[in-house]
Amino acid sequence: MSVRVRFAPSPTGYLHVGGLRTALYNYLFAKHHGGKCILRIEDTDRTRFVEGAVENLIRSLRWAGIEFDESPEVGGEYGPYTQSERFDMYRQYGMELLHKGHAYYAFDTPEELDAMRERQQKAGIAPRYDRTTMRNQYTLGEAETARLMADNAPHVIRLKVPLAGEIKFSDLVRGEIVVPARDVDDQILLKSDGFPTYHLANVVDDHFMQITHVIRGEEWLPSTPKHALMYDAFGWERPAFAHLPLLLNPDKSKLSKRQGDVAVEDYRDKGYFKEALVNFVPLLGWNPTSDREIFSMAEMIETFRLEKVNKAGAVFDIQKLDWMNNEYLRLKPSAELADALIDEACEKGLTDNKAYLEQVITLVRERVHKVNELLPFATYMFQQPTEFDEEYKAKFWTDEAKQHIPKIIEKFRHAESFDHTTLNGIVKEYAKESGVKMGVFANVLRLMTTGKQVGAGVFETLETLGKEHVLARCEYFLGRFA
RNA sequence: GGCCCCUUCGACUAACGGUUAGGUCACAACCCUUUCAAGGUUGCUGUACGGGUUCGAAUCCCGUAGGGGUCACCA
Repeated sequence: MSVRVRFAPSPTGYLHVGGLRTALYNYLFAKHHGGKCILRIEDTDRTRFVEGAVENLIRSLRWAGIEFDESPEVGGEYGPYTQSERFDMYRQYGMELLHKGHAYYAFDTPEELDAMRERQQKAGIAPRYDRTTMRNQYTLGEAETARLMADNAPHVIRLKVPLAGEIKFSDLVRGEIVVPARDVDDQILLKSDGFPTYHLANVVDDHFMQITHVIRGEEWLPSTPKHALMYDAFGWERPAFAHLPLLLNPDKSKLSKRQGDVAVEDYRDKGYFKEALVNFVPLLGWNPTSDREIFSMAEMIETFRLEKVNKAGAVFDIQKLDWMNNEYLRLKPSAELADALIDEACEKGLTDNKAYLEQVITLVRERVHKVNELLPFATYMFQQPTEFDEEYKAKFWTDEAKQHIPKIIEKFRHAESFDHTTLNGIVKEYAKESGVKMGVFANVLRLMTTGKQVGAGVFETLETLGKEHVLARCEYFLGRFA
C-alpha cells in the first residue's frame, strides 16, 4: 500500500513555523516514499472562522515549496478536503458508533459540566465526564432519553470509553505507549450544534482518505488513545502514528507568539529566504548526518527518515537561522537581489540605478544576515555621510592623518584608473614613502567617505563609489574638520 | 494536581554496548589584515542524578529529580 499522509491545519489565520515543520515532515516523508501528501482543512469550529485564512495558509505553504497532491485547491478523488463540506459524513459515523454501543447521548448543560468539574477539582480528582452521575442515556434510561430526543432537547454524543483496562498504540517516534482507560475522558464526538469535534472528524477523514501515517505535533499525543479507540470501535485499521517533538521558545516552553515571530510570513517579510527556512526548520529535531548543515529540499527528501526524528523538543535558535540565511545570501546572484530591492531603493530615495545597486549589494552582502538588512546597512553608499562616528574619528583623525591625507587625495585625483587595486597601490606606496602605517590612511579614508566604522573593504568601497563621489566626500569632510 | 512524553556542550545535533564523546551556531583567544566584518587556527563548556545488568553503559533496566505537553460542546 502506498504512503498517504496529510497536513491538517485549522485555518486560524497564518502558518505557524511549527506547522511549517509538521507540513515539511509530512511532505518529506511522502516524497521519500513516492507517496501522496494531502492538505485537509480542519474547520469544524465555526466560532473560529477567519476570513482568508485558508488562502493565506496555502500561499505560505506554496512559498515554502510545498505543493500538495490533493487539497481543497487541486481536488482529488477523496475529497472534499475541507471538513465543513463533509458534515453529513461525521453525523452518519457518529450515529454508527452510537448504534454499535460505543457512543451515547448526553444532555448536560455547560453549566452542569462546569459544576461537575468544580466538584471534582475540590475533591482532588482529575476532571472527567462522569457517566454514572451526569445526565445521559445511561442514567436517564431509555424512555426518558427517547422523550428528550423527541422534544429536540440539546444533546451531544460522547465516546464510551471502557472504565478499566489499557489502551495501547505504537508511535513511530516514541515506541509503544500505554494509557489506563480510566484516565481517558468520554470525549464529545458530535456537539449540540450537530457539528463534529476534531476527534471524530479527524478519524473519519483519515480513514476515508486512506491516510497511512498520521504525522502531527506532540500536543496530540494525549488524545491519541481516544482516536485509537475509535478506529477499533469502527472496526477500521489504525494508521501508523508519529508524534513530532515541539518547537520551543528559548525558555523551553512551547513556541509562542509572545516570545518572537511564529508566522512563516513574518520570516518571509523580514528577508529570510525560503531555502534557508526550509533548510533550518526540519533540522530542529532531525538530522540526516552530523557533518553538514546545508541541504536542499531534494536532498532532504532523499535522506528523510521518520525513525531518525528526535523525541525531545527543540529550541528555535534564531541566531543559527541568521547564519544559515547568510549562507544562502552569499549564493544568491546580486542581480536577483537588486531586482528585488530596486523599488524599495527608489522609494527611499537611495538610487534608481539598478546596476549600481547591484554593485553595492555585491560589496556588502557578506556583512548582513537578511535581505532587508542590505539597504539599511549600505545607506552610506547612496548618500553622502554628514555624521561621522565620533569614536572612530577620535581614533584615526590625528594630526598625522591631517598632514598626509590631502596629499593622498591629490594622488587619487590624478589616478588614471579608480579600481581598488590601483587605489590600494597608491596608498601603499605613499605609506611606504612617508613611513606612516597603511592602516591609518585606510581607516581615515573609510571615515571620510562612509562616516562609519563598519563596512566592506575600503578600497572596494571607494571603487564602487567612484572617483567623483569619493573626491566630493573627502572635500566635504576636509571642509568641516581639516 | 492526574495522565502522557522527554533529558548529550548556552542552542541544534552525531555516536552497531567498546570513540581522547564528533560536527554546526553562539562565545573567547590568536593569526591575517585596513578599524569592524570576512577568512584561517585554537579553545570553551556536555552524556541530569542514584542504583543496577555487563569484561565494558551516553547507549539496556529500575528509581529520583528537572522540563514539557495535555486534561473544552478548540484544533
